[in-house]
Amino acid sequence: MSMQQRNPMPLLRRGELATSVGCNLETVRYYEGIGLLPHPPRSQGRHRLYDADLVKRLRFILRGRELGFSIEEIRALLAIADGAGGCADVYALTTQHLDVVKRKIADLRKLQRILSETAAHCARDASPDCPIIEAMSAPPRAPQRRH
Amino acid sequence: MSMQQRNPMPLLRRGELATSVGCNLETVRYYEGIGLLPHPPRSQGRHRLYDADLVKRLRFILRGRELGFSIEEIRALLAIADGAGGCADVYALTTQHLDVVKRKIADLRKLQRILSETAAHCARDASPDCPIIEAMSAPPRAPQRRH
DNA sequence: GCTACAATCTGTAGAGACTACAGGATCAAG
DNA sequence: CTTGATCCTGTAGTCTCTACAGATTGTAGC
Repeated sequence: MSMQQRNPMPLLRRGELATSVGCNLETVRYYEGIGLLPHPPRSQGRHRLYDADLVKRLRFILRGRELGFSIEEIRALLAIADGAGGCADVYALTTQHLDVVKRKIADLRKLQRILSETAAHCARDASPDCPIIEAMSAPPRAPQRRH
Repeated sequence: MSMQQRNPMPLLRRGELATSVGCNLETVRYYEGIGLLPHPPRSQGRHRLYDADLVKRLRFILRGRELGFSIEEIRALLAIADGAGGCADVYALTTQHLDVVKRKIADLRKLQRILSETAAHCARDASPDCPIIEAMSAPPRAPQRRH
């Protein structure tokens, strides 16, 4: 008796994959083109067929993008996950990303506070003089960093 | 006695402005072109001259971009800050973006935890089998949202 | 098996937000 | 007043997708 399931997930086509992960149809082909997704197996008529691993990989990419990682950063993370490079690399890259993530969280928290205060203020009185520009245009105290 | 300072900030040129806020030289012109920054006064020789208000406005735009606002969202925020539209608009826009910001913070916190755990794990043993893909490729429980 | 319509194929073009370059004018330090 | 840095304008390129066009394939119903 084979260990393989009778229904091991029926191999998705490109449209099904896109729908199931919630991205645009063409994005899948784009990621394949730039080498983030491997060339998948094809049907007789050259239609791409995706298995569960590819679904997982695509979800990882999309999630990373949503969280503000660049394509190249994701490429690096994937390379690590694919086993290229040892634990030292993993440690370096993850802690490095961790710093970026921490900074973003701090920035967003600050923005959250500003937005809450602005909303509260604006809900109360009718002044057209909103504090948002003042609050958000403060010069950063840390050295400039551009992505 | 005038309230104006004798040295009210010496009017920056484009390069000085860009350096002082930490953005690219051409970005300033780009924002002027799409109407986020007003046409500044010029010198006799048509060189742009920026005062403190413009610096503040540009910093606001850049900060907004860093935090994930689109150009059009920033345009709306600036319009509000410029006094076009009432407090109802401010309230709507800010609370709306507050939701986005909250979700981003939550996502980033989760990623932070994953990255910390990965780093800790990888620092200890030499296994090339890192948990990062598994952790980050989990299907989202919330309905899909693409920007 | 045949028909019809959806889905996929390829290549290319467009959008959004910048960023770089070329050829010339201007500014300011010496 | 010279000279090298900075700025001018316009245009073209980059990055990350997204859309379209025309041809091919997949599949459900007859």
